[in-house]
Amino acid sequence: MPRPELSLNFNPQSPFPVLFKEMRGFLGGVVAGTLSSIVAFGSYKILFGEDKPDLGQQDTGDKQVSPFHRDVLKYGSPDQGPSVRYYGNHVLSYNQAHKIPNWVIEKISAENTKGKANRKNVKFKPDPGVEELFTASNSDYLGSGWSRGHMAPAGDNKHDEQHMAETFYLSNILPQNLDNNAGFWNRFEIYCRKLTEKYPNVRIYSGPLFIAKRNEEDGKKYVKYEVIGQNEVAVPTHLFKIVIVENAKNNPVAMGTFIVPNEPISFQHHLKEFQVPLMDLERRAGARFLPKMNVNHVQDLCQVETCDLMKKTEFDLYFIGRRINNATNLNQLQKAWNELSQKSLEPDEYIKRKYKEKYDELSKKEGG
DNA sequence: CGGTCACGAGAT
DNA sequence: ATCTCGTGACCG
Repeated sequence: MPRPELSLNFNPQSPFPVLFKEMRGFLGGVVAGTLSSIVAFGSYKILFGEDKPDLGQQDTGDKQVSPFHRDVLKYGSPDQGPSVRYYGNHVLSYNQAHKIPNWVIEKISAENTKGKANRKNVKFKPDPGVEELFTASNSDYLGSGWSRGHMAPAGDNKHDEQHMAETFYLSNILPQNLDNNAGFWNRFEIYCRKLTEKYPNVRIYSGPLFIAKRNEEDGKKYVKYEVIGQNEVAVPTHLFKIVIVENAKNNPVAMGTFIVPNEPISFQHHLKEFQVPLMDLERRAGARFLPKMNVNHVQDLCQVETCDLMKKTEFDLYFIGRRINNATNLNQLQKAWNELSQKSLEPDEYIKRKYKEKYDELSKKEGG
């Protein structure tokens, strides 16, 4: 399926300076743009310091609340629920109107990705911590044409079944294109997990975006998004991810920010195509994601690392390897093995060995 | 790894 | 009769 619009539909009049189109043609520009934003932001912090008055705190800080204000709020301030929600291995902000998260943060290490917690033992379900009035339900998603996409992935919680179960709460889920979810986004998540082999800590911020698109009829820009099910769960136009890798001293080494359309993305596309300066994401999301991070000396992730996701053959072999490993009878094992020739793939040594082991094990069981 | 869907048993 | 739940087949 072709992707009609790769760009975010920026145009020359756009207030946003960075264009995907430009970024693709302007190879060094990606890096330069990212770094200059980082440097600019860093300088800002240095020049003005952390003590600069924070407008975001005017309602909680030293400002006097007058009797007048108290009276205006006689029946209480509108309650949009907890601004931050805490789980075993992730933290998120939930949007009670959209019925999806605003952002989800995780910090993962190699240990998180190893373990026997299995997603087959866990079910998607409404977050018991979210008021029923504001929660999505499985029935909103089923038959909608959209899949239930994790923000904090199940695969980042192999070490703890309870933590994994919490990622299946619908507070951590949003409507995601199935192809995107199982394909490009999946490979992106696998790439993030792979980074834990090299860096002790990998921090990942994920969430939805609702990005405007220009209407050809009147030349105006509109945000258009579907809502699904009785609860009218909002379908984001794009997904974002910030990836930060840290060294053994727990200092940030490199960072990358990405905005990916919520649609199928073929193997031809490289993750770098979706990289944007952090501030572009922040402007769209309406949030400063790293207000306390010292961004000095933080490098571009795609320069320090490759940002190469799995290629198609590697990805296919990966599935087949898992299917061989998980086969519970000879029929399944043989089907998985046959996929190799169907897809003209050469089994690597690991797969050959696993196949033999499984074959012996299962034929002993079934043979008698 | 990421998912959906079909189907039958059991409860309502 | 209809819904919920667990299981297993299937797909990228």
